[in-house]
Amino acid sequence: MRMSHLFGRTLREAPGDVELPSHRLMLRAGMMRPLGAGIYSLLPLGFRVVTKVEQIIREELNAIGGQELLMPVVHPADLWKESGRYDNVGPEMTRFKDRGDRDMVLAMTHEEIVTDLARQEINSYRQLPQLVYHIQTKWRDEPRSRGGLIRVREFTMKDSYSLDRDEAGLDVQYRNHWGAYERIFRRCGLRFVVVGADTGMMGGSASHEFMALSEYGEDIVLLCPNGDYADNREVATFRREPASTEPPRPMEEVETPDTTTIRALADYLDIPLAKTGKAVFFKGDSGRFIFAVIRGDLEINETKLRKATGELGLTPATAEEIRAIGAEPGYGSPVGVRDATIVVDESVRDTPNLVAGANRVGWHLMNVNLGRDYQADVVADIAAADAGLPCPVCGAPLDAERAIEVGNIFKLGTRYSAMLGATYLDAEGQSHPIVMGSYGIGSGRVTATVVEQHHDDKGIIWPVTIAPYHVSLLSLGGADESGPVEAADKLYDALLSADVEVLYDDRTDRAGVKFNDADLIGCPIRVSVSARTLARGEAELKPRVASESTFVPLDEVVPTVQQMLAALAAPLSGEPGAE
RNA sequence: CGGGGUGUGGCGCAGCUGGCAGCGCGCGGCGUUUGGGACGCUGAGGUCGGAGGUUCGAAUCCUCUCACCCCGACCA
Repeated sequence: MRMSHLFGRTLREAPGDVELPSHRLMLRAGMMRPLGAGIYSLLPLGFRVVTKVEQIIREELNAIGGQELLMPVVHPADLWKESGRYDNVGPEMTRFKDRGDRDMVLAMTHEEIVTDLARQEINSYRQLPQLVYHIQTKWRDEPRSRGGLIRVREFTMKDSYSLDRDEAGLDVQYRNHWGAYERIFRRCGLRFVVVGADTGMMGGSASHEFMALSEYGEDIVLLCPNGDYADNREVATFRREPASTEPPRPMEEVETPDTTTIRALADYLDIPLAKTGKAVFFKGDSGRFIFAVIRGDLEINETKLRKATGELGLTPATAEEIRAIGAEPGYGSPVGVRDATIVVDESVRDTPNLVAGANRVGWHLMNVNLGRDYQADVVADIAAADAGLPCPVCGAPLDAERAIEVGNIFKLGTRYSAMLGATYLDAEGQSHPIVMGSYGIGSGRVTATVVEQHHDDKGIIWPVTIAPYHVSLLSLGGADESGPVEAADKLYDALLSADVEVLYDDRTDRAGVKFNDADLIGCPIRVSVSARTLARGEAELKPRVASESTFVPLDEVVPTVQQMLAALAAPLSGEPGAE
């Protein structure tokens, strides 16, 4: 590609309101442009990268038996009503009517469509297992998009769907995807961890997320330093201390002025946080008042609390709502409250004689004990894991890291096939629902995440596997010097003939402009020719990551570039430990 | 949805106590330059987000509205 004709140019300055490095650099490098909030066009350079990411995905999915197909981006709402998600999913799903007044939706995922196809195409156990996938547009009207391609409303996702006779078959496909995803992300040059995760709106029995570590990640993962454990914070647990055998002591009131926070209370009474009980109040979507109790040294995990209560959503309760059940904000405890669902964390069950609120301003209760002084509707793990808490496997202090979710895998089971009637007949003629899994990777998010992990102050540093071009070729010199242009033209043809992808900067700009743009765009190897190098019959070669150049005779440029590319590609083969 | 912020040429910004719409970069032309974002001359390019209002006069003041960004809530 000759840069003089490239559609989309580089920017010296990015729009002032962008925050993430990947967002800024991909805009400056002329790879994408915004159209609206969370909606982007990919320009030719960016599209080439995303296409390469998708091709890697395609190769690895095909290698585990995937068959590519294509499903629509507009769906009749009836299918979503059949699965129940038409009503369960909120406004992030866009609903509209066609000209015939039929309810339609924009695709945010394709479980319903695959299941509908399966019930038409699959009748017999002989046809299973199956693995289908597509790479298709998704629309999710998120309440808030942010960060360039990291979180968008319209995006392209590879979603694959496994169809099996039974759980054992699903296990195989789940493990196959796990391996394929590891190879995909390694080939893209991503550093990532795999963590256990919540199943969220997808439902199903198990889920893992592939998390690329990044300071701009929206998720927090908890990692055991010994590698014994890794989970998304939404579901992460930690090793609990054994229940205390301390005998219950009589409950008594104690005056505690100005102690509306647990910290202030512990300081005032000069006791550790772990000897206090903390009340946290929520209103559930069902209208119930959720009264959560946890030890003062721990925090509530709302995802766990939602699961423990069966509530789809929780919002913090107002002071009026808290007083209406007989509690007092800042001095709350479950002792004596009414009309509330009381959810107690295991820490409170296992720690006797806690200090808790007296439900009146300025007073607390000493020696509060579950079972004696109040009853729980639910006792469960509702505590948030955090850095420093002990690993549930080995007890070592956990690390907490920010991460970007670049892929995830779900065991759906029969949640969709049962509701939509996607069944097969076994060898005995018995009908069974197909056992399903679903697996997603956002190609644009992967691309942006690679930039987050691979850039410097000058620009992007693409892994060779997904770089828009392998080589930036620069002709340096004045318009009246024909030598560099002629030499560069020849090198351009020679490299193309050797199947090297070349972005040829044939513009008339000065050297500094070309160097800066080459660094910004981030192709792995830069080849320059100028009067200075030609005087020795040489070209200058410089890997994007290197600080020093090498000079090689013109007729050795092609083989040298090929060697350098091979060396850059070797660690990105997808094999474990290749990096 | 709550809180905060910003809308002025392609990009970055100034102008905002009302009085000719500006600067830098970029873009066209001419010339000089030519290895890390050159210089001179000369041009083109703007419904000042939109609507309504106040005023002799509005980018500037008032009202409404739209869009975008950030934090939070939310979220494969």
